[in-house]
Amino acid sequence: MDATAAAKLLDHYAANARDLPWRLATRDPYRTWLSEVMLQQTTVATVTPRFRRFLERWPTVQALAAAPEEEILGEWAGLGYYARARNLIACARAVAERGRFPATESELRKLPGLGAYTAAAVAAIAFGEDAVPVDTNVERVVARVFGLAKRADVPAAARTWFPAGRHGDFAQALMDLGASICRPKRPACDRCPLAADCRAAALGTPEAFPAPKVKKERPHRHGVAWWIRRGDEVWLVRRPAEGLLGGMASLPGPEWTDDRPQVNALAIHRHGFTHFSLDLHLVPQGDPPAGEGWWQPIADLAAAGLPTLYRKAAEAALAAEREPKLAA
DNA sequence: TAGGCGTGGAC
DNA sequence: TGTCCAAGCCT
Repeated sequence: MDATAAAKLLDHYAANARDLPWRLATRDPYRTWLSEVMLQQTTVATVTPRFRRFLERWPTVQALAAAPEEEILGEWAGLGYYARARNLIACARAVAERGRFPATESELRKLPGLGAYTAAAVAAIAFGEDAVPVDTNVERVVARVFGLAKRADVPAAARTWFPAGRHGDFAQALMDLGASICRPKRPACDRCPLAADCRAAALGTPEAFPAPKVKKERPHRHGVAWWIRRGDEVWLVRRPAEGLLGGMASLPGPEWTDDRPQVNALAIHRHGFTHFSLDLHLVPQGDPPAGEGWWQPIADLAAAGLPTLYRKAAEAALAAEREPKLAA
């Protein structure tokens, strides 16, 4: 691939890039890092308001490092992949302790939550290093332009194509193109600045690159959540620090199972996780179980920092209490 | 290294 | 309704 194609892409990006809130923060390590962690497996539309809210509450990495863990997890609630939030806290505290973000890809890579992609992205975008971030967009665009079916062949090709001194801009240009034009399905090749340089477009089968991943079957599971009322309050607990929804506020309940529980549920809320689906059976109980927890005012349920599963389950329980006949 | 780990939007 | 997919990381 010649340098002309790269220049065309950079020009297209300069003229058409979306005005994302973190783009103004290029070369700011804190904002770049925060946005990149939030964007891991998460859409721009979902991240944008959360990014702004985090920056309002914690304008610097020092402020974030000094914040109580429960408050950060509460602001993260609904964003998913909660290990990211736990790593975010650990990373902020490590950076605050050492005074600043490390400035190289290899040192960034050692921080919690910074894998191969994010370390390269922060190094390239915030520090101007010639690192090569390969996310799913870069992988797809490079696979199509070079006509590579095998994903494992993409990073080497990408390294030959990124223009020296412009890696941060080029990575963002590739990601913007991947999100808007070089989409997984029905790519808009007629609007693509790289169409004349693209092997997959020349073959007429852009969607065949890269080869699709093999999909796995998603099992179905069941859970019981106890719905414990005291006047206008409900009993909440905090989940164990590790594992699914680790460290997050939740309704109390026993371990989930593969089989349907024999209970008389007030409501059943169905939820889809990445690797299984769940029926959560909401069962009224009289008294809180042994162990720590707190009474949360129903009116302030939104402030409890519940992950989406429990937020929607609580909404279903409240709706069932109002309209018992619809709960069947 | 393959599987665990959330959620919401597009189709 | 279900399926795919998104600026991945960790073990």
